[in-house]
Amino acid sequence: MDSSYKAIGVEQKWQKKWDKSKLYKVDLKSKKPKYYNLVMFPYPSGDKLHVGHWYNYGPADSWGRYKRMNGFNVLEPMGFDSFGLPAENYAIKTGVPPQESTARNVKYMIKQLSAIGTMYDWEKMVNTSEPEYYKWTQWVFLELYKKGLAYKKEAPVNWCPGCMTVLANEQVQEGKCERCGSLVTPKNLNQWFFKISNYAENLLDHSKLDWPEKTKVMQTNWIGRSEGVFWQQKIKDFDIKIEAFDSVPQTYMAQTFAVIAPEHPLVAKLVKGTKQEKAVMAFVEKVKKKKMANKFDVEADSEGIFTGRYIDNPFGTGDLPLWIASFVVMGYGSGIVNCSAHDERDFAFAKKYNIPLKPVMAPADPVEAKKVMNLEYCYHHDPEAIMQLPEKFKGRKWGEARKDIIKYVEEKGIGKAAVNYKLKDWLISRQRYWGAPIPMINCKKCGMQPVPKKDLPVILPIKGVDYKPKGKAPLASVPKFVNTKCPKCGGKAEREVDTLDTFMCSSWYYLRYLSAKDKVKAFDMAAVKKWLPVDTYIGGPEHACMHLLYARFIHKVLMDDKKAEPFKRLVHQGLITKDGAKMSKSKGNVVSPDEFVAKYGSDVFRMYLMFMGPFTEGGDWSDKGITGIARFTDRFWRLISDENVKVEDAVALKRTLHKLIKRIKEDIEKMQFNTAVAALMEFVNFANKNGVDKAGKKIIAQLIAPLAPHLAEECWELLGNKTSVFDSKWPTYDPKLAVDSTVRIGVQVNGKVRGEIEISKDANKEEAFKSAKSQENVLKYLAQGQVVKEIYVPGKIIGFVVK
RNA sequence: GCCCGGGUGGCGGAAUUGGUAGACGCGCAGGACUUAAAAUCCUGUACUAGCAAUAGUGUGCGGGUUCGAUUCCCGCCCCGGGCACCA
Repeated sequence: MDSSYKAIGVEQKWQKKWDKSKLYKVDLKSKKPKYYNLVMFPYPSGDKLHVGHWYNYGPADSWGRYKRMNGFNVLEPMGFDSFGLPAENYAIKTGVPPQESTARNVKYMIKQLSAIGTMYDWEKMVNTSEPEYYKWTQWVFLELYKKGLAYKKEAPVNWCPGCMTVLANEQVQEGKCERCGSLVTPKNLNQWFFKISNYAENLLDHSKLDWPEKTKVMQTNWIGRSEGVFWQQKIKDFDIKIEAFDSVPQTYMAQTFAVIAPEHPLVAKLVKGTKQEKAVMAFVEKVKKKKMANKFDVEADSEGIFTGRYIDNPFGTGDLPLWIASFVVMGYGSGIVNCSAHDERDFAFAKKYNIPLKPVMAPADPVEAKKVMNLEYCYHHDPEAIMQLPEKFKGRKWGEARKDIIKYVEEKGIGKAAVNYKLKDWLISRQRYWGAPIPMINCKKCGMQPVPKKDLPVILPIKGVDYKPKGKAPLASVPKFVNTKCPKCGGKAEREVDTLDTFMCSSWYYLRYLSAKDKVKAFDMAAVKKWLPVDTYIGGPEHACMHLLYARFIHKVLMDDKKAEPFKRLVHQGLITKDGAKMSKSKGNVVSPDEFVAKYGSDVFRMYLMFMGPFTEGGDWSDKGITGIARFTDRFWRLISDENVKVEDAVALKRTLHKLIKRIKEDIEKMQFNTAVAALMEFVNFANKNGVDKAGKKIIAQLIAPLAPHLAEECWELLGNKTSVFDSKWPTYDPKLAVDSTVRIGVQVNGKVRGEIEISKDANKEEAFKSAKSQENVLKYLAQGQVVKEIYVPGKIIGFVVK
C-alpha cells in the first residue's frame, strides 16, 4: 500500500476548505484578545513570487497561526503597494495603462499568495492605487496641510535632458540617466514637503519600541541630533545676518575663517559686481556639476575660493574671511560654517590655501602641546585637552569647559544654544503619473487652495494621458484634469499636476486594513484604538530609515499624539541570497519556488526555508537539504497514520512530549523556527523507536500546525477531529514533567573531560562525587596528584582540580 | 573613516547568567529489503593516531582571566550590512 503523504492534493483540499468555511475571516469586534500580525505589503510586479517573498510571508504566517492557537483573535491582512515607477515605465514602453497592468498583477499575486497557505483575511485587502484607497491618502495629505505640516519650496531634482524628466536617485548611475545615458543635471523645481523635521525629537524616542537594536541605531543616526550653538553674525558691508552652526563652540576663540556652501543662494549676491565674480561663479558651477554627477570625492575634491567678503567677527579676534568650500553641506545647519584649527577638514583647507590658524587647546603633555601650538598637526575631539585661550577659560579642560562657554557666548549675544538635526524634510511630490494626485488647486486670484475633502478623491485620469515625459509632469498633458474651478472664488484655476511619493501610501495602510470598506472616513478611530499598535511588524531592514520613519511620523500626526507609535514589535527577516548575491532580475539569479512547491508542496517548502537557519539571518539559497524536510514530512505522516504503534515506555513518552511542547513554544516565541523544526524531527525519531499514543499524536499535530498548516489539518482530521486544528487550543506543558529525571553530566579533571556519569537531576554533592569516583578513567587522573578542589554544578558538571 | 552584525565539521546550522562543542538536517560510507533500481529502514561520520579502550588537537588569528572559555577581557585579521565631508 502506498501510504506516502500526497502533499499537493491535501494542500488544495485544505485551501478550498479554509476558503469555504471562511476560517480566516476576522471579526474586529470580537471580545477575544486582539493580535495584529502585520507583514510589509508587496509591490505587485508581474513577476512570480520568488524565494524572498516566501521567506518573508511563510514564517510571518506561521507566527500568526501560533498566536491564533494561543487564543488570540489574529488579524493578518494583506494588500498591495501598487503605485510606483515600474508600472509607469511599462506603460511608457507598451502603452498599457498602469491601471490595467496593475489590476492583472494584483490578481495574479493574490493567487500565488494563497498558494503559500497563509491565513490572510482577503476581505480586508487594500490596494493603494484604487480610488477608494488613494482618496484617503489624499485626505491624509490634507490633514497635514491643515496642520501646517505641508509646504512648498524650491528644491533641486535630478533632471534628464534626454528623457525630459525627473529621475529618482536610483535611476541615476554615475551621473548619467540609466535609460538614455544623458548627463543628469540639477534643476530647481517648486515641490511639496512634509515637515518631518518638526518631529525629529519624538522620532528619536524608541523607548516604547521592541525593535532590533540595529534599526533603532540606524534611525538615530539618520536623524542625527547634534547639540551646539548657532553663531549670530553678519557679513561685513552688507546688511545680511547669517548664522553658523557649531557643535564644538569651545572653538570660538580659534576661529580664523568661515566657509559657505557652493550651492548657497547668497553666493551670487555676495560676489555680484566684484572682480572675482566670474571666477567664483565658475567654481560654483564646477562643484555643483560634480556633486550632481555623484562624482564628488571627499578627499580629492576638497577645494575652495575666496569670496572677497568677510564676516564681522563678533569674538574680537579680527574679521573672518569668507571662503566658498566644496565640502560644506548645504542642507545642514545654515550652509555656513565658522572654521578653526581644531577640525581636520578646516585644518587641511587652511593649510592648502595658506589661511592663518590659531590653536586654542593642547594636550597636557608639553612636547605634544608644543607641536599642536606650532600647527604640526590637527588636534581635536579630546575632552581632556587643556584650553590655552582665551584668558577667561585658560587652563580648564576642553570637555568640561563646554557648558560654561555656551553660557558665556549666549550672555554675550554672539551665539544661541541650539540643537540641529541631519534629518531633512520629506519631499513628497513626484513629477510622475502613476501616483495619487496631490489634492491642491492653484488659483491666480486666491493662490494655493486645498481641494475640499468632500470633493475627494481627485481621480487620476486614465484616458488621454501621455505617459511619455515631455518636460512636464504627465498629468499636465490632460486638460480635463488640469482645468478646474477655484474652491474659494469659483474662478478658473488649475490643479496640481504632481503626484504623491508612494511612501505616503504605505505610511498609513495598517490603519486602512481596519476599515478597508469604509466610505465615509479614512479609518475607524474605535477600531484603531483597539487594534493599534501593531503587535508584530515583519519586513526587511532596508526600510529602516524611510518607510519605518515616515510611518511613525504620519502616525503621530494622525493620532494627534507625538508619543503614539504604530509598530510595537519589529522583526526583520533575513535576506536570501543566491551564490552570495542579492537575487535580482537583472543579475538573472532569481530562484523560483514553483518547481519545489510542485514537487514537495508548500508546507515542505515553507519548513525548509525556516529550517535553513534563524529567520532573522537569512542565508544563501541551496536546494540541497529540501529532501530532508520532505522525508521528515513523510515520516511524520506515517507516524500519525500508523494505527499499530505500541508504546514502549509511557513515562518517557510523557516527559518527552512535555519537553517538546516547552521547546516549541520557546523557539517559536523567539522566532527560531529552525530549532522548532529540529525539535519535531527529534520527537519523530524518538517516537519511531518508542511509539506514541493517540493523545501524543494529537499534540504533535498541533505543534506542527503553525509550521506546516496543511499537513497538520490532514493529520488532525485523520485523528478524528471535526473542526480545524487552528481552532484548537495550543497544548500546555507541566514544567515538572518537562525535564528529565536523570541527567548525564561530564566529569572533568583539571578542566579536561575524563568521564561521564548519569545521576538524578538534583543529586547531592556526596552522591555526585561518589558516582564520579566510581569511574575508572577518572580515578586514573585523580591518582596523579592531590585533589585540591572539588566542583559540582548540579545538572551541569563535576570538576576536580589535582596538583 | 565611523556605527552595527557575523566568522563553529565536507555543507546549512545547534549549544552562550562560563560547565561533556558539533543537536537536527544534508552529503558521504557501510549494511538490510529488492532480480535490479528508486523509495524506505538500520549503523557510522570533527580531525589525527589506534582493532578498541583511549589519547592529542579543535569554535577566524595572537595573548589574558578561570578548575573550566564558542561564551568574559585586551590586541589583530577577514566577511556582510548601514552611514559617509553633518563642522
